[in-house]
Amino acid sequence: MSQDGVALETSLGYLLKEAASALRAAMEDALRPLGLTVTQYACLELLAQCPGLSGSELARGAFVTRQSMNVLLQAMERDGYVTRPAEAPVGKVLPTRLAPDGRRILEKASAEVRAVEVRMLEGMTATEQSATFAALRSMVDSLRADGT
Amino acid sequence: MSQDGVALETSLGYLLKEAASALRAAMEDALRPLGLTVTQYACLELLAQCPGLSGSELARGAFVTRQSMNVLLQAMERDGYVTRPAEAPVGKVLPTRLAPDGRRILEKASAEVRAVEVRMLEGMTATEQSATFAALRSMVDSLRADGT
DNA sequence: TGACTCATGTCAGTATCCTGACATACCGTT
DNA sequence: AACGGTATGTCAGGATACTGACATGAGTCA
Repeated sequence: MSQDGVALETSLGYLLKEAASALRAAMEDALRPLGLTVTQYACLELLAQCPGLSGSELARGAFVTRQSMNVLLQAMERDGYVTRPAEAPVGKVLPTRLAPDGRRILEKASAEVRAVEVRMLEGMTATEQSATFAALRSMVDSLRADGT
Repeated sequence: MSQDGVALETSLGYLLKEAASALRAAMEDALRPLGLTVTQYACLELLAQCPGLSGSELARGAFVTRQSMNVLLQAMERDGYVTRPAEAPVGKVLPTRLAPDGRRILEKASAEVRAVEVRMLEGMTATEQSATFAALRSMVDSLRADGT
């Protein structure tokens, strides 16, 4: 191993990617025993908080395209985790809801993920956490400003 | 659109993913005119700072597998951006270095990416930036502690 | 020296996600 | 009522990254 990180690690962007990568890996490890991917978990969590979300809304919330979310929803419907009406009650929107099995597995998954997040925040004071929260939100807003 | 973000957006993990997603999208937009992907840019930047890195080391630095980095390096070698010896001078490690064309395009790419990062940090004081830096590093360290 | 462990490069197969495209349904204005 | 703009769900194709596996070379230790 040569010397790693001379100037790149001084970049907030690089560190942001590193943190997100580490968090994703930790979540994958935590969710693997349950047979869930991170995207599937995000989808279930979104549905628990906002029942009846459309596929496109779920896609935006999970940061994937609506096409990817569509195949994911079909699989989760087949597995009995979510339910969608066969036909759209209004327009083309197919409102998705948690099935009992989905609610059950989400409960376990949520506990695992919460443990990961707690571990991630250990050593940070509440003040530091809220400061980081504000900083990240500021970054998101600034980046979205022009990128549309 | 139903109501979005009730509790999920209060999660630092979710916000971290959102920020990383926004940053990646902004970087993709900035690098697309140059015909570079974010991973390719990361690879070039790593090589500029640490010439002679092996494929595996580059993979770790860019947060991809060494297999993915390998195909990426083959393409970049074909495009004349990097050079690798035909045979390993020692062991199996193939030290990679920037070619003149790679150094040239990296110069342009680096300017674009720097502009994105500047935009991302607008509205944050230097104190807030370094506090966020410390917080992200703390998260990475905590997550890596057990995940091995 | 020989056995063991680890890291690297590479090949093959698979999975995941994305881009492009189309038809349909709502909403606004004219 | 008719139109254009927007949003949704879906299909097809391709790009990208990953997992699994193998052989090779270096380092360690008995």
